[in-house]
Amino acid sequence: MYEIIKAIAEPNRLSILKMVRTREMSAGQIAESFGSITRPAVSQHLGVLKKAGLLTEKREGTSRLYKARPEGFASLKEFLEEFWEPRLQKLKTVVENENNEK
Amino acid sequence: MYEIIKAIAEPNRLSILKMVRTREMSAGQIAESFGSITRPAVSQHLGVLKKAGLLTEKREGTSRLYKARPEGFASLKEFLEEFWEPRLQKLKTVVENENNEK
DNA sequence: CACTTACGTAAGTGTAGACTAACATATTTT
DNA sequence: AAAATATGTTAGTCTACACTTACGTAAGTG
Repeated sequence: MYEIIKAIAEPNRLSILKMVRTREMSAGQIAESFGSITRPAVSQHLGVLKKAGLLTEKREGTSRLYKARPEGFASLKEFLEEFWEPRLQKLKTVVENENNEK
Repeated sequence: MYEIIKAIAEPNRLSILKMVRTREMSAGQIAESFGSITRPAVSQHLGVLKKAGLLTEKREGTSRLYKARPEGFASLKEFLEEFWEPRLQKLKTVVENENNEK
C-alpha cells in the first residue's frame, strides 16, 4: 500500500498517470510532453509506477507502450474508505454487483 | 491535494493518524507510544498533518489534544474516485442523500 | 513571581530520492 | 551485420525532508 502512496506523492509521476489514464503512450511520447525533465528521468518514474502496479507495459517494436492500471489503486482506495468512512464499504458491494450484471 | 498525499506518504505520520482516528490524544501521549522518535519529531509531524487539514487541535490547559479530521481527506478521495472510477460519483451522491435524511 | 509541565520552534545533520550525463540493451531497417 | 531508433541502467550530484539537540513559550502550581 505504501508503495502506491509514495508513487503518487511525486508531481511528475502524477502527471504521467494523468497522461496515460485514457490512452496508451510510449515512453518517448511521455518524455516529450515534459519540457522540464529528461527522458531517463521519465524512464525511472515509469519504473516506480510500474513496480507499484499502477501501469501496464506493452512492448511494440522498439517502443514500450504504457497505460494506467486502475486496479492498482484498489488497495489505496480501500484503505481510505475503510479508514475514514466505513459506511462506503456497503456501497462498494453495490457497485461490484452492478458491474457483474453487465 | 498534494499536501495531503505528502502528509500521509510518511510512515510515522500515518501511524499518528491511526492513533487519533477514534480518540483524542495529547502530543505527549502520541510521542510516548513511539519508541523510536523523539517528541519534537512528533510535534513536527503533527504540524504537517494539521497544515494538511487532517487534524483538529484543541488546547486544554498546557496540553494540546489532537484528533483526526475525516473531511480533510475529502479532496483526495474525490480525486481518486474521479480519476479511476467515474461511476462512483453517482454513488457518492447516494451516500450524501442518505446522510441528509438522518 | 519562580517553578514545573507540556508543548512548539530553530539550527544543524544525515539520508532518501529526483535528476542529469554517459553507457548498455533490444528491436527494426538497410 | 552495421546503423538507427527507442528505451532502460548506472554513477554521481543536489536538494528536500525526517530527525536530534538545544532553546523558546504558554499555561498551571507553589
